[in-house]
Amino acid sequence: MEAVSRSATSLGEVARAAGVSRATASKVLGGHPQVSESARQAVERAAAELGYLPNRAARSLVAGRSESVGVLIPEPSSQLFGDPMLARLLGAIGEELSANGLQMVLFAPQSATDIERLDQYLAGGHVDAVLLLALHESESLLARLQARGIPMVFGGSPRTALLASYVDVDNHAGGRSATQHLVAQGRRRIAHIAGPRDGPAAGQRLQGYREALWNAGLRSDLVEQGASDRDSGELAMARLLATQEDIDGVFAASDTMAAGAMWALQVLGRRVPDDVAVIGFDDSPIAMATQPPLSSVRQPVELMGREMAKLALSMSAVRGQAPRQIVLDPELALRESTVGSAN
Amino acid sequence: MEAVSRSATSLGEVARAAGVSRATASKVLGGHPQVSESARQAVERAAAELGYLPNRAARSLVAGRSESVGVLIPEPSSQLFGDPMLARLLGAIGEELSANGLQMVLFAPQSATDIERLDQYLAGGHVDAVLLLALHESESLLARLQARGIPMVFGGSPRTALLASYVDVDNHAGGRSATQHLVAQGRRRIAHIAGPRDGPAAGQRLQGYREALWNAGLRSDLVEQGASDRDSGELAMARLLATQEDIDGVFAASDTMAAGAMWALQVLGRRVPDDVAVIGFDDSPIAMATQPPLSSVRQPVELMGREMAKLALSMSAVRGQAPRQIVLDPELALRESTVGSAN
DNA sequence: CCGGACGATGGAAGCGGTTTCACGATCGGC
DNA sequence: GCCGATCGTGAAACCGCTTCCATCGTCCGG
Repeated sequence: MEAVSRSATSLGEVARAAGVSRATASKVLGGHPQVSESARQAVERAAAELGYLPNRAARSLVAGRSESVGVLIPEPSSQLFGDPMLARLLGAIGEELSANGLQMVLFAPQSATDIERLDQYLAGGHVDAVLLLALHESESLLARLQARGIPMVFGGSPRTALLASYVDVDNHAGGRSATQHLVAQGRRRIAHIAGPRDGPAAGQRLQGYREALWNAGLRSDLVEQGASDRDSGELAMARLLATQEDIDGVFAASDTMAAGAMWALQVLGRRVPDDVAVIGFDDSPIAMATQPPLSSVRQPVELMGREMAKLALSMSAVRGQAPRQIVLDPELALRESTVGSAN
Repeated sequence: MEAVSRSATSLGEVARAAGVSRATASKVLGGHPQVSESARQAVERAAAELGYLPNRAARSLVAGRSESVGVLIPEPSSQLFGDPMLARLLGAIGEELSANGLQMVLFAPQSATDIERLDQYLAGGHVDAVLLLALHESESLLARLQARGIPMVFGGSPRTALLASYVDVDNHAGGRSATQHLVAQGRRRIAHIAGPRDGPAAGQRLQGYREALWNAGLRSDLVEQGASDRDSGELAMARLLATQEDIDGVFAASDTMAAGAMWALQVLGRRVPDDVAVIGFDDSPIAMATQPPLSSVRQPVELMGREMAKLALSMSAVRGQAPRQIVLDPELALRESTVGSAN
C-alpha cells in the first residue's frame, strides 16, 4: 500500500507470482526453448498482469551490449544533408531501430570538446553501432572506431579512404533520369549547374546528365559549376545564358541552386517552363516555394534510414562482416517547372 | 597478452593498479571527500593510465537513474518546428546534455505502434526526463508521464491543459518588433497574414502586430488568415490588396507565407521593398532563397535548446518542483525585403 | 524392472558499479 | 598516558538480469 510509485516490477516479482524461479522466468521471457508449456504460460500471465518491463541497464550490463545505436548528425551548417531530409531520415532510422528494441542515441558534436567527449563515449562501448550522417573532420575518430571494431554505417558515400559500409542514393541514376525527363519533354539544349566538388555526389550527377544526353544524341557540354547556394545558381545560369542563349532546359544539382537559376531566367526574360524547363535535386521544401513549383529528384530518405538501421543491426549482430554498400534509386517529383500547368 | 581487444577496463582493475579496494576507488572517482590524498592520487593516476571509463549500464543499474534524456521529435509533417530549426535545436540540446554527462535518446514515433512502444519505454523508467518538441496527439501518454513523475519540458507552449514546464519564444514580442520595424521604415499601411490557429503562437504574433500599430497610431485591421503554406500566403496577399490597394508593408506569420505574399505582390505589379516591404517569421532557409532576400524574425533556437536541457536537468535532479516557464526574446534578421539594397 | 539419457528446474555466480558499515589506526583532550 | 572521537579503508551487500551447472523426475530401451 505504500509502494505506489516505487520502482518498476522486477523479474523476481514476476517469478514469484508465477511460482517459478527467476532463472525460469528469465528463460521464458528470453524465448529459450528449455521450458515447459505450463511454466511458460504462468510466467507470461504474471508478466502481463504485473506490467513487467525488463530493466535495460541490468540487461545490458550482463549482456555486454548496450542495445543502442549512436547516430552522428552533421553540424547545422553542413550542406551534405539538407535539414529537411534530416528529420525524415532520423524518423525512419528511429522507427527501424525501435522496432528491434534498440534505442537511438543522438550525437551532434559542435566543438572540439564535444568530439573528444564523443570519442570517449563511443570508445567506452556504450553503443553497439554508429551511424554517420555526414563526415566530421575527425578521421582519427573514425579510425579509432574501426580499430575497436564498432560497426559503422555511413549515410552517403564516405569521403574517407576507409573501406566502409554505406547507404547512398544513386546520384548517377538521379542525374540521368532528371535529364531524360527534360529530353522527354522535348528539350534539346539542356544545361547543367553542377554541385560543389567536396563529395562524389556532384560528379555522379554530372555523369548522369552526360549519359542521358549522349544517349539522346544531344550536346552535353553546357555545364557550369555552382557552389550549392542560391546565388551561385543564379550566377551560373547567367553565365550559361551568356554562352548559349537558346537553352531550353536546366538540370541543377540542388533545389537551392535551381531556385537561383529560375530567378535568373525570369529576370532575363525567359518564362518557366514555357521557354526553359528547370529541374532540381533533393525535393526540398524550397521546391514547393518557388514559382512555378520546381520539379526535383527525390531521394528515398525514409528507405535510406531504414536500410542504414538494418545494416547496423546486422553488423552488430554478426561482427567482422565485410562492408556492404547499398545504393538506392531516387525518383522524380514532377511539378510545373518542367511540365507546365497545361500538361 | 591475449586480452587485446577485450572489454574496457573495469573499476576493479583500476583499484588493483592503485593498490586500493574497489570501494575506495569508487569514492575517489565519485568525488567523495572521505579519502586520503595519497589514495586519491594513486587512483587518479591508475585510472588515467588505464584509460578507465565507467560502465554506464552498471552505474545506472545501481543508481536507478538512466543518465539519459528522451527527446520526442515531431513527425516530419508537423509545422510547429520548421525542419531547419530542428537540427539546430537538437544540436544545442545535445551539447548541453553531454556537457553534463547525459545522453540524448531520440524518439520519432510515426505510428500508433511506435507511440505504444514509446509509452512502454518511458514508463519503464529508461529516461530521467523527456523533452517534447511538439505535441503528439497522445494526451494519455503525457498524462501517464506526469503520473509517473517523469519530468517533462515542452518546446513551445503546450496545447495541453496540463500545467507544464516549457521554453518558448516570445511570439508577442516577435510580432511587435517585426511590425515596429516596418513602422520605423516609414510604412503606414501595414497588413498581417496570420498563421493557423492550432496553437497559441499565431494569436500572440497577431497581438504583437496590433500592439505595435496601436502604439504608432496606425490602423491594425488589415489582417487575413493564412494556413502556413505558401499558397495560402499568396492568396491572403491577393485578398489584402483587393481590400486595400495601397498597402506598403506586410508582416507574415511565417517565411513560407511571406514567400507566397511576395510572389503575389510582384505578380500584381508591386516592387519589394520599394512599394511594399515584407517581413516573415522563423528565419528559415527560405528567407535566403526568395528574391529579394526576406527579412524575418529569428527564433533563438540554440538558446531554447540549452534552456530546455537545463530545465530538464534541474527537474530530474530535484523532483517535485513547480513547473517553470521560460520565454525568450526573438531578434530581427533584416534583409532586402524591408530595407532595400540602397539603405 | 532397472539403468541411462534427456528435459525441466532452480541455486548460485557474476556483470561493474555504489553504498553501508564495521573495523583499525590516528588524533586530541584530560 | 589512557579513552573516546574522528577519519580512512575495505569487505560485503545489493541493483536486476542472464547463464552455468547440478539436481531431480520422467521416459524409454534392453
